[in-house]
Amino acid sequence: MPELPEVETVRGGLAPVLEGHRLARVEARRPDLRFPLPPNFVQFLTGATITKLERRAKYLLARLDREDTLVMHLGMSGRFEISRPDGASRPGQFHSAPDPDPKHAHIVFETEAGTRVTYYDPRRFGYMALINTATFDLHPWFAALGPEPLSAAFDVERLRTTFAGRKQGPKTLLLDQRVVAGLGNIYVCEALNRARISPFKPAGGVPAARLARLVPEIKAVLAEAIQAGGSTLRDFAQTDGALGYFQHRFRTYDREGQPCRNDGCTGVIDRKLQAGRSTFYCPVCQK
DNA sequence: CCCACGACCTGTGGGC
DNA sequence: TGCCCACAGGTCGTGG
Repeated sequence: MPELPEVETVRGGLAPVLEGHRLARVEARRPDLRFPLPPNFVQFLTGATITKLERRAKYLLARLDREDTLVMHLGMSGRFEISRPDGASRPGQFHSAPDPDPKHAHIVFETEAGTRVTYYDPRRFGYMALINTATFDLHPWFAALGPEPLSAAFDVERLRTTFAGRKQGPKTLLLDQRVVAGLGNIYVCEALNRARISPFKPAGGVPAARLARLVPEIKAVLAEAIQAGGSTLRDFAQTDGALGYFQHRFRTYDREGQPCRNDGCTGVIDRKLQAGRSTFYCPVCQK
């Protein structure tokens, strides 16, 4: 489900109910997600105050008034829902309402203010961990991460250096979180189409003019998707249950057989498996 | 270094 | 209607 725009949307939805709030009750309804939860997970978090909710790559980071940070990754199907005791304006989100998916409600956080935040994850590719804040950057999950794509650190010069001499296609390179952190299958396909770059040909051979377009197109597609509240395919919803709507603006993803939306292009979107994953692209303008 | 492939786990949608 | 297969937004590890 979640690439950077979806995780950022979740962060924005959770921040108002979590930041500055103390966790009164934490429930782990199973001992593991993708990985075992830390044995002291519930005990460590109970009574902790979340000082700040941040995002790095596709990770949510809950900074605490304790030595560790709560790190959360949504995997493919992870989702948060908020319910409030007074949640009058949020249909289907009341405490008293029947849980629509009780089988996959794995983790529950409840703040002193009475807000309940439930983590659902049918496939359980998501995970949570407690990581020492002082040595955070040394942790294997974060040490090698590339720059945030929306930051100034991710610029054309840097990408040119990364691509230089590489035979690997731009698609698989951009999916590598060490190159740039937070892109996934959808937004890589979208960005390459916008920049009219072949997903398959050697990254080192991308024409300079198109490579120069790639960085701004990545930033643009991510910013637009965040603005739209992310993309809803099967199950992604914002924390209040609202659906993201960026999927309506996809130019390639899940559009096999439909016309390329690039200006002046008469191509038809094709799908090919690349490294075991679907690549959607226009064979006409992405040369 | 590059890539293909399988694993993790569960659900859904399409074809027959 | 039911069954079976392909495939799904992400990572991680192995082996050629």
